Amino acid sequence: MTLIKNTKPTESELEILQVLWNEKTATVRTVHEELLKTKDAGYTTTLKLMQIMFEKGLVTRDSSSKTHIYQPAVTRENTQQQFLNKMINSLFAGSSSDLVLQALGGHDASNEELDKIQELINQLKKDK
Amino acid sequence: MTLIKNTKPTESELEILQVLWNEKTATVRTVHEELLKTKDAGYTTTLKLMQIMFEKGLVTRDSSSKTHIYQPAVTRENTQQQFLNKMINSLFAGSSSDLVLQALGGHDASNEELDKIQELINQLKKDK
DNA sequence: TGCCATTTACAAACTAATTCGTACATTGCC
DNA sequence: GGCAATGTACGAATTAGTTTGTAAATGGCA
Repeated sequence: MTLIKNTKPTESELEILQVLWNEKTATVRTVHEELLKTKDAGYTTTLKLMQIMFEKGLVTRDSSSKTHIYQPAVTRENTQQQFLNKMINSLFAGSSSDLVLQALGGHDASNEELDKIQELINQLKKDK
Repeated sequence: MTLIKNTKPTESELEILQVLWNEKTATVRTVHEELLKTKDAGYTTTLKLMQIMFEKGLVTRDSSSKTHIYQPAVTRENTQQQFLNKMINSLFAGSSSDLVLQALGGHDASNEELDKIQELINQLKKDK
């Protein structure tokens, strides 16, 4: 049984987690540089956020050298599921399939993607 | 072309919208009573929130009589899509099908629901 | 009409999240 | 050692969201 972190990341924290998930490991500077591509904020802002995330247990860090090296402490999948569940409850009256329908309908998906989904559905049906 | 409200409702505002979407029309008292079932808050809190939502344009209201009557000014579908898009971008690297896969995998869906989804997929494929 | 229930309006306190200035620590290099 | 560059820590200001107290307005009804 896996322990699931139930600390819900905030908006800004999610942006940072994105970077960490992609890079696996990163310094404040790396993260900050990456964030600058899409938003603008001061270096200390990013630093402070990452410090807060450390206190919350959203990331871990190696502080043995001057420049700390951060890692995500929560997985992308768990976090996705956490947000999905919240959204399903707060916006889709608890129906995950309503969410799926809306997501498929409102966005464009390639045939390949549709195939993957279909495959999963078949699998799920079989498992019943 | 439909005008889409891009005011993003907050957490509490979503709860109120839920009630309004279900009831089509409601007074502050109705909404408040409904909210009491799942959380507890004072009457004026609900009132204040609905006033703010009015200012933001999230709801409209008929104030011709003493007791104002509120209506949602945004649709459930638009709001769902808005949140879905944000989530797809911020948490699924832009891939809607990743979201769908995660949603289907992490939650339980009935056969009936799975059928509905499959049907939509077939439809989407046909349309290509 | 005058009173009571209910409702709205408004101001302000409080909490959470974000942002930034400044001071202190560490490292590399002359 | 001393200086410059880069990093961390910390405190505090700012902003957004939520909550509540209080006063004023409204409408029904004895």
